[in-house]
Parts: sequence; structure tokens; C-alpha cells
Amino acid sequence: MPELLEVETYRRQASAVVGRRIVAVEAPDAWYVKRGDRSVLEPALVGQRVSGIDRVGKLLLLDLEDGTRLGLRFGMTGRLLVDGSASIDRLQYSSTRTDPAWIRFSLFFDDGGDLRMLDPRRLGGVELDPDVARLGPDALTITASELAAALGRSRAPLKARLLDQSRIAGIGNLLADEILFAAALDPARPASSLTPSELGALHQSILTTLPTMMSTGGSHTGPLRTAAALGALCPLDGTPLLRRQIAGRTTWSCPLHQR
DNA sequence: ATTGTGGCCTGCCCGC
DNA sequence: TGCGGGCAGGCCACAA
Repeated sequence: MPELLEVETYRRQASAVVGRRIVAVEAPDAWYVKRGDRSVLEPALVGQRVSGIDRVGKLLLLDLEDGTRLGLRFGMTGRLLVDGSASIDRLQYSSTRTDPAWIRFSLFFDDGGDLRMLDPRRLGGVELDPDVARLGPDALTITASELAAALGRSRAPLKARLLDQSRIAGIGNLLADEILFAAALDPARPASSLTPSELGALHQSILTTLPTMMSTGGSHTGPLRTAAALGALCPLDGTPLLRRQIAGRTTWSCPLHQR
């Protein structure tokens, strides 16, 4: 999916619908509605005003005036359209086209506007009152002690823990690689093997990498990803980058400075 | 309990 | 130009 950065962009964009009243719901793809279908969504949503927009990790939340929350998950290829326009018109590994057949879910508002989800691969979905407690602290604001707790005494690869949404919410495959690259840590290191200073470096890396990449344009704009695409040499020391599968995901790292 | 694997879906790109 | 294979930013159920 879009990772945390893209969903944060969606959140800002979706704030435009706060205060509007929902007058209709379109859910043409039953698969896309989790834990229910349109017959459950429609009575829960129609007639209600959107009171706020929230985000936890990669989950976007529309708060309604009666306390109901609608969760939007974007999977790997989901995009958001508000009033017909997109804040992100290009997603890595998704299409740049806007095929109407890919509209999986729409809300229509009393002012004539709408909010739509476009998702070619259908890996996202919408869910009424999703269980937010299953998510760990949001990566954008995680504290050092929360990070230490998230890694715990696990022998699993460091990267696997960073990707575990129940431990830390929001980090996807590309962000995990960039964070570990900037922290000079080997993604395959056991999560519990970090020294206090390495843990501090990892925390700093999360808190600086995310805002930096947010400002440069998203999860695919990091130095590591860029270098991997260009010739697979480490931008810091010129060493050929390593490409491996870790936690089941393609993983890029520098074998020299990431230890 | 923790950790790893496979599957879900579909579009796109590359090489033949 | 057409086609098959491989790839993909996520998430969940399942098994060891």
C-alpha cells in the first residue's frame, strides 16, 4: 500500500470532507467491504455528518457524529479521490490510469462532493469500526521506550519487527529499508540484539526519515530506493547493495555500513 | 506465543 | 504485436 506517508497525505486531503453530511454510499464490490456489506454500511453512514478524520499507521479513519468510525485501508495500490481529484496521482507499482472500474467504494455528500477509493488490485478495503487497538503506536510519533518495547526480546529479524503493524503502525517495506539504511543497521539483525546506542540511532532514524521522505514526495523517494533503481551502489560508500528476502519481502541494504 | 509461509487479487513490465 | 513469467509499497489465516 501506500505506507504511512501516503496515508498521511490522504488524511490531510480527506479533511476537506469534515462537516459534510453523507447522503449516499456506493459499494459495488462486496469483497471490498470487510465484516459486512453495503446493507450494513448504508444505514450506518447515510444521514451522518463527518466529524473528523484520523489516521493510525496505514489506517485512515472517518469519524461520524454518532461515534461510528469508518476505516479505510488502501492495500498496496489504493488511492483516494476527494471531489474528483487525487492528492497522489502516482503510486509505485500501481497504475497511473484512473479506470472507473477500479472505484471500489464511494461516499457522496450533501454539498455535491464525494470521496472515492480507487484500487486496481483490490487489496484494500473498508470496515465499520475497525479494531484500532490491534495496532501499535504510530511510527510518526513513537517514543524511544515504545520502540524498545516493540522490539522486545524477539529473535526475529529487526526488519520483521518494524513491519509488524501490531508492534509499530505505519512502516511498510520501503520505509523499513530506508530507516535501517539511515540507522546503519543490518535488517537481518535479531531485533533484541541492539545496543542502547543502536536503539537510539534507530529511534532517531525513524523520527527523521519519515518527515524527510514526506517532504520529498513519499515512500519511494528515499536515497536507498533511488540508488537501488539506478545501479545498486550504496550512495554513502559505493559498495554494491545487497538484495535479499527478509520477512518475506524484497530487502535492499548496504553490506558495508549496515551492521 | 512467536515466527515463517502462502495466498489473496490484479496490473504492468520485461524478454522472447 | 502477443504472450508468459515474474514482480509488486499489505494483510490475514494458518502451521510449526
